[in-house]
Amino acid sequence: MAERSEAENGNGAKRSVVTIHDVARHAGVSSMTVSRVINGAKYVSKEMQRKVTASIEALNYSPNLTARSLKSDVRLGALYSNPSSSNLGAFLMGAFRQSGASGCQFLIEPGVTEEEALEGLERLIEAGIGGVILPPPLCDSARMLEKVSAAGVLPLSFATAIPRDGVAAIVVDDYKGAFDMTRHLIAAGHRAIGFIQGDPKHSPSQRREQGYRAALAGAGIRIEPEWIAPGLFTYKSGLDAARQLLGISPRPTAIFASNDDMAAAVSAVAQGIGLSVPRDISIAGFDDAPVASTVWPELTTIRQPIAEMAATAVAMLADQVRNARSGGTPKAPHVREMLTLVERNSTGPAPGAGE
Amino acid sequence: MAERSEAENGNGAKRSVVTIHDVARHAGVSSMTVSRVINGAKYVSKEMQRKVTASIEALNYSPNLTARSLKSDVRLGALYSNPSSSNLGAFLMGAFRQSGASGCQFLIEPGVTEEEALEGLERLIEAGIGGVILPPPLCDSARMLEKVSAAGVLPLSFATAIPRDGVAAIVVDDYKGAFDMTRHLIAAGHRAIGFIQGDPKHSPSQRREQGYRAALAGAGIRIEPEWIAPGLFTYKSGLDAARQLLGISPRPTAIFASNDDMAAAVSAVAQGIGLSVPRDISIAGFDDAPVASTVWPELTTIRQPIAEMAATAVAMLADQVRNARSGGTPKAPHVREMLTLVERNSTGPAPGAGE
DNA sequence: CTGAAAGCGCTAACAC
DNA sequence: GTGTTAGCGCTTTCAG
Repeated sequence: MAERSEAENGNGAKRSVVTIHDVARHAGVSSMTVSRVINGAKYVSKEMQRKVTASIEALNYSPNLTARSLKSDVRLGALYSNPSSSNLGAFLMGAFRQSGASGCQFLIEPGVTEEEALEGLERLIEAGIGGVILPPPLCDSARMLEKVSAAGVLPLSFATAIPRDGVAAIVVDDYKGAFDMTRHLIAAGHRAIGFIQGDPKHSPSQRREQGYRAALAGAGIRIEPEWIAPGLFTYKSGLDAARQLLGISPRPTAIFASNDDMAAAVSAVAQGIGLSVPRDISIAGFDDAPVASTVWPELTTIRQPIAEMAATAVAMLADQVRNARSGGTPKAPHVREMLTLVERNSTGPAPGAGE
Repeated sequence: MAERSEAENGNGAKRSVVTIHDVARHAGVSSMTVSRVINGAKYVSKEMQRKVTASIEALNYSPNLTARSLKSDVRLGALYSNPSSSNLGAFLMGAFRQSGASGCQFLIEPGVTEEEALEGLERLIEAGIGGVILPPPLCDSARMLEKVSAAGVLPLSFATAIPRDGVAAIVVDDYKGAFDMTRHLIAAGHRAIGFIQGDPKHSPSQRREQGYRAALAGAGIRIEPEWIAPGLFTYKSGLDAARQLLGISPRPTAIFASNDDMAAAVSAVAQGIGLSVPRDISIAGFDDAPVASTVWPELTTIRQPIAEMAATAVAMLADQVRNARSGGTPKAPHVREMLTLVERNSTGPAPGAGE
């Protein structure tokens, strides 16, 4: 055969991907050395490291994640309660990317009702998963947790507000997020701040309300009972809550909704009755879901780094499963992710508060 | 440890997954036979087939997709122009699931601007992809297509309205979708139907407008120029268009927006000026994005089966890459996906049209 | 029609 | 520090 820059098999088919062996040959070392450089890079001489790195650059090598995962064969699953949720994109993005890096397979099953989620879990268990990611409200369901542990599968609570001992969790400080947002509103001169509760079945709901209450209390502001409206995290429930809150007199100068869907509804209702946002009324949401930057004006909200959280969840669970398989002591760490306030155009100074 | 039903290795670590060999042993055949049964099932005796199937059932075997893909080592990429898009979730769901089934790796790079998309493409090429999925407007960009083919990567146009010869494509009949929706509105008694255009840079935009125009023409209705408002697929642009369209007198009894984000904006504006949807005005969208079932009333829209389309795209591209590698003649099929009208609560009979 | 052997790309485990 | 060996679960030859 003649010379060629790419490897080629007998069929004449191009094998366009560079393997670890190609790099090894190019660098004049064994593939094992290359492997070591790619990974820990412990116990490798500076010299080797340099050579190998150069060859990787030269050949434009990138490891085959599939082959890597074949070794450990860890399968992880996730149940997603709200398949049409706008968070799903970010969640999948983070989870899948990390599953490559962590060398494991990642499966997902939708399921809007608990019944469907249970069926999805069934399928995941049959597929041989070693761990499963449970977002709210699934992560707070006793039935769910029970079934998971009965199957010998490691659970991970995703974005729960009430982590449990013995269950790994990605924890988010809903309390602090709501507290910060409320303080932000107070700092802008708002005193009468309405609040729309989240779905009581989701653990973050209560924590968000507590944060709101604490911030107001801390500022010495007494909360009028009528400032609090019930909600279910849906746009529709936000509509109802908005009508209630905007009917109060004197009207609150700001409304803080427990999520963005409801905040968007408030914005629609407010503008519907001729109010200018944020000049007449400020509106804040929670989550930084896509809708927050879709509606106009764009919503000031608390950003949950869903993609990063999903990536962390996958990495943690993969470690846990490997650890458990090699007989290690089970640890179930709780990792806390930071929430950040992102200010957009739906909030501003309170009317008459001076600039 | 107490009793356990699962296999276990010397370390005491559970190997929870059943392999093809376990099945083979259980059925008293070679693993090759099992493999054949799982796949084509060609050249296998009925007898074997039965035995193997039974064992698979009994052991609850499911093949390890990772191992399967290791053989062919096909890497596919996708560029996603709108990472915060609500379609992303469905897209990823479909693509990733199929990538497992098709035995290939799937990588995705975000990129809102063409510049960023080009960088993402660069990374994908470096990662050694054999094919790439391009949604609009990327699939209609000459620069993009040029760079892709220069790298020897097979492109696939996703949901384009103007497929090209020699480039595989998932085609969607935007014309027919818009035509059907317009007919639907006409059938409900509407005569004055406003239309909001999509982003002119996206190929589906023109086709949707053509479908709208054709349906009206077919019903012998003359389109008033003022019924057509420009839009950019964004909520904000929908707001502007809605104000324009709702200011016309006599006011259209229905407004058909080129996507759901804009339709949602129309709904907000309409309700804002005291109109009841759909009693006073009907509103229709396109895409069936999550927002369509988020807002209230929920939007009548044209559903694009994004997840299925993504799955088809991955399957097709994987085949293409394998085919090309084994020196096959390149075919670039165009697959047409069906659009369906989903009627929800934002449309109804035209006012005064009788029930 | 069925099975045995080889190997996909990578990395533990063990030499040297 | 570095290389060798073996093997992850599956499928593609190639013999029978």
